[in-house]
Amino acid sequence: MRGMSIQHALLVSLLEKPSTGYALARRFDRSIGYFWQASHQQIYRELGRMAESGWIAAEQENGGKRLRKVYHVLQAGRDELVRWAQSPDDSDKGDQSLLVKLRADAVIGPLGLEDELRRSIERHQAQLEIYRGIERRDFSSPDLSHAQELQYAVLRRGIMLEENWLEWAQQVLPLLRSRKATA
Amino acid sequence: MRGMSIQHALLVSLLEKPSTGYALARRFDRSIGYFWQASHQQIYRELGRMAESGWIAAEQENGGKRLRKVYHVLQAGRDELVRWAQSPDDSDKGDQSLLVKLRADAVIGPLGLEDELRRSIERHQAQLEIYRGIERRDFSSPDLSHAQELQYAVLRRGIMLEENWLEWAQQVLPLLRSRKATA
DNA sequence: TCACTCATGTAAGTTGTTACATGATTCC
DNA sequence: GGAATCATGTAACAACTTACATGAGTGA
Repeated sequence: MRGMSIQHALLVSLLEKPSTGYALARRFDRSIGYFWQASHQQIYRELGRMAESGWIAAEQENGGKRLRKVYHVLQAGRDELVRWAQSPDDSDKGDQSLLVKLRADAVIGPLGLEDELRRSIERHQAQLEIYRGIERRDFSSPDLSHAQELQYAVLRRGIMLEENWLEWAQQVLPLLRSRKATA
Repeated sequence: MRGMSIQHALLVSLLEKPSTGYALARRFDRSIGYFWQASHQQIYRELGRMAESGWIAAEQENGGKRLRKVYHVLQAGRDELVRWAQSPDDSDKGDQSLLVKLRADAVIGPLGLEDELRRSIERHQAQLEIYRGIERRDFSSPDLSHAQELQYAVLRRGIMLEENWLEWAQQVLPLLRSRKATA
């Protein structure tokens, strides 16, 4: 029990709409899966495990003779999702978790994500500062060689990613402000 | 022989500077590893494999009694790096590969990356259009519920990432223009 | 001498990928 | 009747993570 992120992403997706494994695999290409990708094998496996854990259950429809399991989230699954969403993830995958948590907040109500977003902002500001330091040290000269320009372009990708995250996060902060968890 | 990306990232790093596995692991937090992360176990394993393949070799220094293997790239390793850099990767990890390829271009000369960057731009433009479609369909109303605003924020992350990549790519294009591979 | 960094590795367990395998339903 | 889509799964392999394990050199 460590990462668990795919399971939680699936829980959010199933809360939004009870579905078959197949539909989840399709849906994962869109909605929640702007950033997440999961193969159907992975999804079926995780679905099986979550059913064993009592987080979800399936109504097995045998329409005609075709087997079809429509999964939905049980109370234990909701509880687990809330627990996960409220335990901070400051790892390198924390940003992706945060996006899933935002969708979780949308579907099951205020989870008190403001603090985690603030910490994320601080981390990205710190990382940006590191990149800026490298930029000043290695690429502030007015005439760079071609090789240096290419290296600078790679660094600039890092800088732009950090700035872009910060810009987004600043937009999101007001949406979470003074919406601490009450449950 | 499929992904191979970590190996190639290590080749680039070793071309830039012959190093021990330990130093590479450190360095990976910075320079090439703005986007790449690799644990030291992973690095030692890949180093061992590349040495078996004859791509790299180590001078084993026994200064005093401390064992220390400084790896450097052999001709076969250079050849492999060029081959990889010139075979397009249009997968979901293609963007990261492209960044490594830029550094490869910086260290071993023109690799003809312009076409791959152009295809990358087209892919991101197409993806952006898909997101814009969802935006128009689901979030164009002037008054969104709080839940919808959160869902929109998640979508906006996707949109901003695509726009940001495109902005960066447009900056990089001139650096690659009319520098087709000659070797 | 004690803590920290440098340095390399093994082992176990978990995840993720690729290939294989099957069969019903729907639409042309 | 045939192709595409819906639908679920197994098996083998590859990759990655976490924990364990060791030991020399450096500086306070």
